[in-house]
Amino acid sequence: VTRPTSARERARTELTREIKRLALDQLAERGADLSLRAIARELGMVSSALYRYFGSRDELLTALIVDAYADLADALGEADSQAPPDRYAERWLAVTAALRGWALEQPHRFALIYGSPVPGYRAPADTVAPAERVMTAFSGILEAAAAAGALRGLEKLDHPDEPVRGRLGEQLEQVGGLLGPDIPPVTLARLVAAFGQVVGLVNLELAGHFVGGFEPADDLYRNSTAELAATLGLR
Amino acid sequence: VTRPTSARERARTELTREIKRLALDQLAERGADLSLRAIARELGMVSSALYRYFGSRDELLTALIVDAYADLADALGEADSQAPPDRYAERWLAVTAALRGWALEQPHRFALIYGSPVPGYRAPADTVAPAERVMTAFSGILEAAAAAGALRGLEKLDHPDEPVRGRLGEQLEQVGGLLGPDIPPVTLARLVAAFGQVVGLVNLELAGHFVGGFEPADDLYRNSTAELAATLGLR
DNA sequence: TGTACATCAGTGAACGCGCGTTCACTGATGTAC
DNA sequence: TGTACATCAGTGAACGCGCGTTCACTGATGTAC
Repeated sequence: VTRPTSARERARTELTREIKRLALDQLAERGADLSLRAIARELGMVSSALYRYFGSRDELLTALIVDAYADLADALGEADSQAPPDRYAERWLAVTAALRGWALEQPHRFALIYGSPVPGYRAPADTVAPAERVMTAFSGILEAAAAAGALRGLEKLDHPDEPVRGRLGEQLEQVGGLLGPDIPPVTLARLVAAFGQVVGLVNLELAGHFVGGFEPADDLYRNSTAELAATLGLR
Repeated sequence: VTRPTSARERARTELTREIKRLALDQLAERGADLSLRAIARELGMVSSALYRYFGSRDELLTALIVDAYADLADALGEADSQAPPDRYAERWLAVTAALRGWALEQPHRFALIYGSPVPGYRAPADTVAPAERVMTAFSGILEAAAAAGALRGLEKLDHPDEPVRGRLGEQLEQVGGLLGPDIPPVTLARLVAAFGQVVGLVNLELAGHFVGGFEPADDLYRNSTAELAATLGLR
């Protein structure tokens, strides 16, 4: 049942997109402080008109964040699909490289989701699911490898499949249920740490902490993510 | 030669301190947007009076950043000195734990130095040296261990002391000159990655990315940093 | 196909705020003789 | 110890901006009969 879209409806989705586009342009230029009035100005509209499209400034920000997660997740999935499915280390390198590539291309969007929160803004629950899709792009590789019995190095551990003890163990079990039931808890903990490293290195680079040291940071990043693949037992 | 400090001089350093204190309070409450007028209001002064103490808003921000680096570096050094000098892994755990502890206590200050840059603010060169002191708190442990021949696991590498090849090798050599001439390049690269992980995990935690998953993140962090110590060859 | 009514996009004015920075000034504190 | 002058902290007004959000409204588009 395809309802015929009215001109009004088309105009609405069009303008909604346009507003978000201009909002992103603004983030790119002015940093985290988003101005509804400036967007309206650029649209040649009066500022109050924006309230037909977004209930408030925060609602617009939330939309941008949700889009950013989705876009990034798409980019990661796309990169993943370029590598042979059973070459897990290659997939890992492809996905981590895609993350950095996406971040360097649109640093403001990356900062929006993995930088410090925008002052005065609290992310609502709507952002949780999209954020998870990004994590899944990484955990999916491990889950596939684990299911195929292709995780290396576990034999060195005393009890690779035994649950980690204590509170961390419970947390890992719960998170594992979402991200990958077949991933051994020890590996899952390493995955979270690896994700922290990947995001951390990109954030440091974007914030200019490598200026004068590792610039460009291509090789450092490549080297680090390769070591992470080994740590995770990917091959 | 101790020049007698005049009342004026004392009042000046006192007020300078007070301004910075209020600025930090504000960062804690309002996030990254620092308002000179609000500070002046709280001091019961007229806003233009602040210009006797800081040439501009950015100058005040720079002072806060420099202080934050120095404070953090002090806290790390303090934690380091609590552990026996030749128990390198313990020192590493103490210093990484101190970093997280400091960050959780004053998240706004941590965000100031390791979060996304404040909109419209570009850090001047004055912040480089203080930032290096933080890095040194970590590299110092490795340098000590390397100098004492106590780095483990290098024997597994084909050529542990051979310089890394290519651009990364050059970068590592240069950075190594500053951070620790005795640290093998391979280990130095791992140190930078480890630092990225530590800062990355703390940033994720502060931004609320672990809510519903790893909360509290104490055990996750402890586990991750312990694995990093092993990766770095510390014992 | 035509009319009556409902929906809704966009206007324009207003409310009640905020900000950083400059500049001429007053009056207190410090210094040199 | 006392006076003349220089320094400098803080004032108050102004410049020239900015912002998010509400509200009564006009007029175009869409819908039901």
